[in-house]
Amino acid sequence: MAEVYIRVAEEENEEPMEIPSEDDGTILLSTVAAQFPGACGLRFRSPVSQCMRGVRLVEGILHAPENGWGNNVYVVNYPKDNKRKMDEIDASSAVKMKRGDMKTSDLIVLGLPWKTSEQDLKDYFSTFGEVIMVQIKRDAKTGNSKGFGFVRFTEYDAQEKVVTQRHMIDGRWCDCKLPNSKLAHLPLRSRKVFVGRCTEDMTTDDLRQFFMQYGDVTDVFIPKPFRAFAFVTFADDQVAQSLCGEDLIVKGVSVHISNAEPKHGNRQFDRAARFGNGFGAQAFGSSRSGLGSSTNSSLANFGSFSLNPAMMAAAQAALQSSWGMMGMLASQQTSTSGSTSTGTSASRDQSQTYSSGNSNYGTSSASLGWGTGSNSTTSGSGFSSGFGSSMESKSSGWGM
DNA sequence: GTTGAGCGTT
Repeated sequence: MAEVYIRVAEEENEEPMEIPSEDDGTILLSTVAAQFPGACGLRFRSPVSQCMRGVRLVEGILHAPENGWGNNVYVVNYPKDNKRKMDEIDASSAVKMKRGDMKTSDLIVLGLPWKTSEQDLKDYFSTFGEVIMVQIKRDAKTGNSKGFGFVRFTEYDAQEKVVTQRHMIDGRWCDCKLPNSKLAHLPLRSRKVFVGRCTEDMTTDDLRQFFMQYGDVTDVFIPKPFRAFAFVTFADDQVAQSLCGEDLIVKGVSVHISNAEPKHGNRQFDRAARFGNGFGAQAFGSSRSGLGSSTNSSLANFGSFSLNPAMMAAAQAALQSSWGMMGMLASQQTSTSGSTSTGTSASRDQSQTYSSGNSNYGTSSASLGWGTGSNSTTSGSGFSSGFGSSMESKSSGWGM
């Protein structure tokens, strides 16, 4: 492996610094410490589990995760303040080695055939590991399946496997993902781009193949029937953002890339509006450098506003939910798109019908996993870029 | 023909 640069930051949403690897692809802790004195390790957010993961460290050498360093932003670990006694730390970290980021959660299963039963679900998913819960959501009156359900595994490994692939269940392709309720607190940023001027012969595979050259693609969505546009979601928001504004040639056709706008009726944003979700938690809770000292923090650019958490949350919520505050930003320019992806799409090609004959769906999505919560902060001068990037990087959701 | 489906009654 040749020398590469990986992005490292003190906090998830701060400006990353590029750090060189060694020729063998490892990174020396000393290299990290040269830029971040006191550093004792690195962590990053797993694109799959959305949990923070530690980077393997052996004798001062940091080893790349399974699929390479990728475009993740790695966050510096510092020795913990000793609020606990060493033996307590040892005990709990020993437990965490096994369980820490490994707790399973309910997974939503989308696209189920109407006829699939709880038992069918359990039978299917048991091939991945021990299933401790299955549910199918049904209409209270009729008992008809709503076409989705939930599953939970005992082992995290099973969960991880399940969310990274599609599932053929009773003749239909289904997707398993972390449900929105589990994603509410995660950082949001635009990993998704809008691809305009698509032609009808462009398939999801075509688009995936094409966009792979820029970074890991976690989702491609093509509306059906044909509408001449598509959405492509990357694992890394920076990749997505870097393409915005470009005209790219796909299958000989010039397509236009722009920010994906938030989907209409996004409940998660309502939630953000009510609870100040995401923004407050991240902006005010976790920053090591803190408001005042953070030079790169997008918050610093809020100088002209009062730094009032409630206001910030409200502003963000307004932005997220409807772009209602775009006006106040109009003169500042654009950067932004509060979107995000949940990964997913494909098409529900077979329609299904209740025996009662009452419904069928045209399309559905299928998707592989999620984009990373990778990080980044656009540095920028002035209000708009600060505002835009902070909005983008702090909001929660799956949105789009 | 340039903005996408669906997220958990208790």
